[in-house]
Amino acid sequence: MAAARDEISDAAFRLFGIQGYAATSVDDIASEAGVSRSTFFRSFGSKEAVIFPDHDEILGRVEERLRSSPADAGLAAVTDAVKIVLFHYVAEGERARERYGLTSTVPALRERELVSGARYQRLFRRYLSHWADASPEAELRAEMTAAAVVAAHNRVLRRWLRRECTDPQREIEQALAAVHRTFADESDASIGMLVVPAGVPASAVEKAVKRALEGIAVRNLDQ
Amino acid sequence: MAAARDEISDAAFRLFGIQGYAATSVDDIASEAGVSRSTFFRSFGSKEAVIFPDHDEILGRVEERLRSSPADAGLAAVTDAVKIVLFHYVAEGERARERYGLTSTVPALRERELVSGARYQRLFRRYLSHWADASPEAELRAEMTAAAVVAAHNRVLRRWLRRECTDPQREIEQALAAVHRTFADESDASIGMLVVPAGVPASAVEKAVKRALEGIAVRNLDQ
DNA sequence: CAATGAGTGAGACTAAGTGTCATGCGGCAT
DNA sequence: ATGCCGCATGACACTTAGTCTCACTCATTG
Repeated sequence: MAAARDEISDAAFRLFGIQGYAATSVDDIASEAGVSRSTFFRSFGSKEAVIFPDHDEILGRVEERLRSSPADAGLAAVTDAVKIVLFHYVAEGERARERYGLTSTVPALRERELVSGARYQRLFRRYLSHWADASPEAELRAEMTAAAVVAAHNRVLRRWLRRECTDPQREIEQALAAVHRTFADESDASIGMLVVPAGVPASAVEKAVKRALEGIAVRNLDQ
Repeated sequence: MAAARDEISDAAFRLFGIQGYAATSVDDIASEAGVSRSTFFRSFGSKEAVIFPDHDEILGRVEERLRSSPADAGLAAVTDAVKIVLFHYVAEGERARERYGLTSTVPALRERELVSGARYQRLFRRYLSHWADASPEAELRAEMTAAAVVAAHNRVLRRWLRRECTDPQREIEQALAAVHRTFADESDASIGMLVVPAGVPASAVEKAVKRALEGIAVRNLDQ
């Protein structure tokens, strides 16, 4: 049952909040949750893992999302997939903030979180370099892009965790728009859509540009 | 004495090479090196740390390099500093490749390496966002840039470790040039530069757009 | 010569993580 | 109902990383 897992995880957070991470042993957690030490280690492989109970599930969902993305997706699929992660944490609410309190305090947990982030980045890199041609430049670009997407996610998430951000939806869109702006190739939207053949009437170009500019202006003003 | 450290580290690599990482206990290493378990843990804080004997020293050198960089350095200082890291590993030669063999085999060591990389990235991010203004966009940009620099380094290093690359000097220059191209200062802007207040004459907008579009067209043709 | 202090070794101790074995409980076919 | 089977759990032993304390040695210094 997943109920046992939740029970254990809750007990762990409870004790960590009171006694701190280091001062809480696995035995403490197990007895607080009313299970045996064996069950603890069967549910979570380690003491650290109890802090990130559904990381594997999210990773799976992200992977699934990338796998099922339309054939012309490219960077858009990745920026889309990373929102799954962000919104999962946002939906967790206070629990995510408790976790943040722990990860910013306990080095071992901070490192563990870092490793989780790297798993996503690796996923993104592979996906992107699968889309691109196999040239070394394209692979470096894929690696940089993946890193940028994760960086954007991390930034917004951290701001939200610190309550520096009230509208994570809007902020992640902005941040990912910045990623798109610096990494989108020609097949991606934004500027690519402004390319016009010579001979198109200036008035048509002007209208299209105004529409695009308005969108940007609105965003700037909002912020 | 640093000699004791080297002795221990050598012994560890020797045993890891023969028995593997997991099958080699700290006691094994200590007795192979002819020291006591106590001395081992005094020299290296943990079993994992014996694989990365001079990481702290490199981190210190990188930090020093950034601190002493000229006032107008910005991204250049960072791309310059990251070469210290790359060339250190290249200078290590076969020892670095042994380490790579371990880090690609043993998950715990892979994670440890990841954490090391994150330390550099954090250093770079702080340095870059110190240079930039304090706007959220600038900070996100700093984070992305730092990630890209580290990604470039990782890519070249990995290629060198796998003997896929004979001239790391040239490859790192190329990779960092790519970073510069996508993250170099103000000149980026593309669509950002097109933002105009309401009331600007259409003809002016049209001219600006045409210039922008020409630039894009050139890029498309080049590529 | 005596005192200090740094580096080392010995050994006890805690706690994480692994593996094994027995037990109990619910479903299922005969 | 009975016996069987699969599965989750609990109990327990064991290894090993990492911490801590104490005693010893040896070189320096007053």
